[in-house]
Amino acid sequence: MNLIWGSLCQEALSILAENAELNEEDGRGIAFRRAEAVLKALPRAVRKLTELKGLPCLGEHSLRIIKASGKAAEVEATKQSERYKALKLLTGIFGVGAKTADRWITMGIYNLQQLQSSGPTLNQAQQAGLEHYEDLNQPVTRAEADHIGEIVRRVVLCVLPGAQLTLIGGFRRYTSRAALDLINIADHLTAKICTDADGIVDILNRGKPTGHDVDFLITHPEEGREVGLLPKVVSLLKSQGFLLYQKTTKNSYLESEDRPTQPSSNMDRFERCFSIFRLKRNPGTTLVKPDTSPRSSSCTQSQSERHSHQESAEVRGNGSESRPKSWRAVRVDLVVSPISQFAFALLGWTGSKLFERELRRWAGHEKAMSLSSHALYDTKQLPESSFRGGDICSPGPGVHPSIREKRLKRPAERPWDTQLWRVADHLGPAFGSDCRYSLESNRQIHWFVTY
DNA sequence: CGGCGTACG
DNA sequence: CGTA
DNA sequence: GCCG
Repeated sequence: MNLIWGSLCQEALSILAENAELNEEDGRGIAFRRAEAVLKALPRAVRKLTELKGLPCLGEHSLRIIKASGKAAEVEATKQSERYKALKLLTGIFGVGAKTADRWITMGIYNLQQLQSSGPTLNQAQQAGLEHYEDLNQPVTRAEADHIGEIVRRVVLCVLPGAQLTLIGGFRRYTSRAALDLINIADHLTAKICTDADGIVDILNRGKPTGHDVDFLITHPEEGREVGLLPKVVSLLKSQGFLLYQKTTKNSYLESEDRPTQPSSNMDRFERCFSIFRLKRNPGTTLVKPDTSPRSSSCTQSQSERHSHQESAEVRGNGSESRPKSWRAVRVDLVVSPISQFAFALLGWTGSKLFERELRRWAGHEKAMSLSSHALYDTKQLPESSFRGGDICSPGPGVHPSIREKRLKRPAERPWDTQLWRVADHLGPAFGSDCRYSLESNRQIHWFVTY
């Protein structure tokens, strides 16, 4: 099997995985994903099928696909199947998952025209997703990601001076040191699972040139300062015309009015925002420069070009020839994390779904721990007594769990978990300047001391 | 034959 | 239900 | 679909 064959086989397995996922057969889906990842992880081209003997996750079905050099009839049939095509098309709409797509197909909806004419009620996300269908299914370049990052950074710094904005997800390039420590985790994965080429190899060298969205992680070196940040950032971005859609809060305009503000008690706990960003096409010669003067801080600058509503760029009938839009829509995710959870968030937002799942599965099954983008818990320990619901614990040398009590999912019986070791303590230096907390604390690094 | 990640909006 |  |  030469390289060409190899990639053909990977594509074939990917089709089968995707088809399973679209049909809500998640188990089969992940099985095919693992098989695909095993092929991807092979260090060299395979010439004979016997060389695949002994590899994990390659069972009868997957081997059959590989034998056919990825040209198995099943794969071709799947690709041409009307149901597969429709599911892929409809779930390509932001806000539409396999369940909704399946329901629509049952109603006879197989394409966007049918969706628009026979109008089932669309929620706000789906409306926005449909409106920007074309743009959102277009790859995002690294340059576009950086440009968005500069815009977001301005607003974030405006709302909270000293805050840090980090590009995460597939675009992020991990340092070699980060790679080493991640491999410490991944080694166990390779030994035990050996599946996720995407995770074990590519994640560590990710830095992809393109992506389907842009993810940012926001934090502040002083624990707690990040609380309530997200609604303000979103509000400001929106007021400046950068957000075509956002899901964080419907209370959008609390910013400009100086009312006796609600003590930000309730509404500011949001930590994720899924948005659709309005990015001007040719960034122009005026590239964003960090504004050093405190006065005229660029907060007030908005997108120069107001929304000229001659847009409506979706499936328009032909005839109206319009000049190309001066902007495009991009999916942008904003994540806010307290500094004590920063490394968890980095690890949890690598952008590789399979890697995340395998890592967490391994943590649970092999280590009796539970890993999330907030913390790592021992599933056998009782929770710390000092929890207060809704609070975020301060990071102490006593290694307090940085998590809210209400987030603990506790099976009624089994005692469950205080956090043991904060991954931050182990990964911190690996992430270099990204993890100020660990650098400053300068503590001895013990990598999963219980191994 | 059961399990297949774990959260948030 | 959707998102990552 | 593959694994324990």
